[in-house]
Amino acid sequence: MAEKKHISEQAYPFADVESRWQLWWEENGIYKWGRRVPSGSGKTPPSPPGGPGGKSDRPKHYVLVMFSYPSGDKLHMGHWYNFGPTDSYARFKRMQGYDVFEPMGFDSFGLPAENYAIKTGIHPAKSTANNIKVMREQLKKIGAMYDWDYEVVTSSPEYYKWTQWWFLLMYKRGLAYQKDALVNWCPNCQTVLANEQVTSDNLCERCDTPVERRKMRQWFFRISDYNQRLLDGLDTIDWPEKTKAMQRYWIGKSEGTEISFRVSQKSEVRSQNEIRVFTTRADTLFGVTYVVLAPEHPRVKDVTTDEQRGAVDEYVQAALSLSEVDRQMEGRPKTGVFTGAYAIHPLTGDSVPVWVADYVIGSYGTGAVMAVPAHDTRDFAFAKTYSLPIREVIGAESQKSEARSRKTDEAFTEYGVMFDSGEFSGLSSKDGIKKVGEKLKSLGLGEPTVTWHLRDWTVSRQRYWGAPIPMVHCEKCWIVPVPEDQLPVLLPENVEEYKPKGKSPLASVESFINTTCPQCGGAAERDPDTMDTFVCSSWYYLRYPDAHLSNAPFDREHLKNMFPVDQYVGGPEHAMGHLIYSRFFAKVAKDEGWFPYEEPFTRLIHQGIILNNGERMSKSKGNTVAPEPVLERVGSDVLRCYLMFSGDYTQGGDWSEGGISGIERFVARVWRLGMAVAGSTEVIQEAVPRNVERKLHQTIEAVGHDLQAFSFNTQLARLMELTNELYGWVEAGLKDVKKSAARVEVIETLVKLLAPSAPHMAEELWHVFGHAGSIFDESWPEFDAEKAKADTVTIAVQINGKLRETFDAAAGASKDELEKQALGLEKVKAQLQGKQLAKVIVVPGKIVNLVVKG
RNA sequence: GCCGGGAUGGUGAAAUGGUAGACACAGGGGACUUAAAAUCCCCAGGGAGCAAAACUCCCGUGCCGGUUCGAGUCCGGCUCCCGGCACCA
Repeated sequence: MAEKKHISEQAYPFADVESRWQLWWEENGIYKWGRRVPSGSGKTPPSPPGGPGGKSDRPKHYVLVMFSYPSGDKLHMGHWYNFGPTDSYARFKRMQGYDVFEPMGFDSFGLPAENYAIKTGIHPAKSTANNIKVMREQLKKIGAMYDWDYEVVTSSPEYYKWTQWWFLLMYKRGLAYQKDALVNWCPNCQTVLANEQVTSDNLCERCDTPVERRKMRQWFFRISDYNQRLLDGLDTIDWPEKTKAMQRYWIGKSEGTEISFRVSQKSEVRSQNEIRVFTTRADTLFGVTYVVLAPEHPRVKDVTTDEQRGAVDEYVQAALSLSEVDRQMEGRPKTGVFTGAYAIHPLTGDSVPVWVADYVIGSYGTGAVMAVPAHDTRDFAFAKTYSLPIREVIGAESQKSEARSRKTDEAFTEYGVMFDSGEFSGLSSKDGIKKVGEKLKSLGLGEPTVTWHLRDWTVSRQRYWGAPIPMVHCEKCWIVPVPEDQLPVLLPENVEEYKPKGKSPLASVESFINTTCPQCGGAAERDPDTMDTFVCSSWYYLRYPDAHLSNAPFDREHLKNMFPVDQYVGGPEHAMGHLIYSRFFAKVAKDEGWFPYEEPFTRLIHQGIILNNGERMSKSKGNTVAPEPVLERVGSDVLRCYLMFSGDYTQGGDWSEGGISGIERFVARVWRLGMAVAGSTEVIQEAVPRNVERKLHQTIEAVGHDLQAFSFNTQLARLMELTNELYGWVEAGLKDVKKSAARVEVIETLVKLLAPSAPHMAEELWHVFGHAGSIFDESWPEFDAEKAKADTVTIAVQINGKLRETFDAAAGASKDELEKQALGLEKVKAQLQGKQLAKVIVVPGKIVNLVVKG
């Protein structure tokens, strides 16, 4: 055997170090939540966990990362990018003195396992359990602080029992109700499809058959009851503006006027003699030339005249059979049919025709609109198609009333000034909206109304692999909730046909479906549907602190102590669904008295997306990048740091291994530095040189600030700078390194600063320096502003804004001193030759700018 | 169409209105080595002048304007790329 290489040439043995510390952390329960006891209490930490809320004197900090679906695909780089840096943040908070709770779990109900089962015949419960096992092992290799005692698996009966409890809670509070809704139906597969199984061309993902729409009785959650609170809450949370904007748009509050149009005598009128429309532009009322009903509007039938009935029926049927995708397809020509009826304009008394057209959405507003072709692009297009009159009533503010251009090629949709509008002519749009509304109100023909875009949430799924809806249908008692003490309603495992054949797979499992009515005891049937997996994920964060509590979904005290989540990290793709549903659930829990907060997630960060050659990684494209090969080559710390170093965390970017060797070098460089100093037998006495001390404290400040801001890349850059500085101090070749108390202290500080980013290596060096406990029980280095201050600064001298020279000055130098010094420079003198100095701007510590004329 | 975000060296990227390109990768040079690898140190936006270097000057953050002593950064108007939403009356 060759002699052992000198430390300056040794490779960093990451594999040995990482497996060793992962084992040590686990054996010593370092990351068991609540194990930490008040410092100085003399008590030994309880093990395993001290329990939720842990009797800790430290403030709690709940770091939550979006759990993922255990697919057979395993974790790819994207997951690592999400989990690794977030764990670094959690470690940073821990070292800052917080009692950090960082749980992990699996969102394990849903389509992928079911599709897999259909393909392979392997039962979803089996494949899911298997995938979870594989993923858990993968997750452990990240070396994160997850406390697996708090793992949550949404497909386990212990969990979905409480998902069902939530359903009952919604029902009890009047927030769960049934109504008919349209589902996607593939006539070839004879199956119900989820939206994501329908292609953008409205074809079945599997067999390319055009997808139809079918009516089915479905359960809904009345999220619309919470629209105002969901909107208001956005102003109180630290979330990306983009995400808040998306939610605001999605909630879609729209203030306008509901206006009543009486249907005229010309039509055969039965009961209610009016059509109500919603508009945000009451100022355009005098421009109405027709009224449009959505095909699903309830008044279509009784308003239609006999002559038009055939055409209208045909049109309505055709429109309703179209899928939502088709009907809302971009650039689709506007179509419609005249009903034969006429509506009376509420202010002018004119008759205008009533049409049916599918460009009006039945579920928005009143399902009917007053058409103003002159001032609405859609109405304009429709009027052009069917040669309906176009009546202008709004002019641009800049235009004089006599000289309005009568443009006929497009609608004028902006606010302006009203004209040809009776008593309202001359008013601005803004005033007009108000005045017209008031007038209508006084006539009993209209009133101010608020409409919302947010619709109630369909939670029924005609699917097997989900939480059964805990409801029973009894002929006598109708719909009866399963009593809470009979939960969970177990998902039967003896199912062979997972595919829904026009109804839920569970409908044909007799042992499941047939039951007795909890109310009358007679024969009854269970609801055959399962819940949307978004229901499962809407409350998992509430479950974590009480992951294994068996007599309740969670503990009130724990919710109070552990919430809100201080930091939530996950992909931007959940901006709409999951993140709005979760907020809704939290508000319901609050109203029920369980949860004392209005918002569940105080701060949210979206990690960017890691692309592969510019494309999103996905199973279907087969372009996911597996972390394992990289992991084996460079180790977990290097991979984690590399992901952090590659750019802005919220920006993401293309995966490439291009710069990974830079991180390998850096981590090894710190390791060698530590090893060399720790292992040196030549001990000297010295003070920390001023340049090192300054750099050290500048780094402490920058790293702390950057970690807090999730600026992982710059944080690492600062640590590299510090390391480079230290190499200059201790003897760059590391051949003849001496040891000193000063060196040990500085390097230990560097190691602490690097610990969140390279936890294994840091723990290794910490112990090499002779410490017995975990570095993650150490506190974050303290920043000393005095020590960080520069003694001298480089001042830039600009002439007319252009850099001409630099000079060094004392850090505290005054404006006058700097000006004097700058003007004394040879080069500056030369530049000023024969010119007139007009003005001098001095920014202490930065620049001197000489403004020169001539 | 609407709402976000972005565009900076060969590459990934930094930069509270104050020296653009920190920190890295790839590249070049040097030290160590019989040699290579590894390690360590140094150079490095583009261009012009000079035999060469020091040095000096010019140009430079997608495009066009503006504000300012000073703009990658602020304002107005565009172009392209990425993400999301879309007949919301």
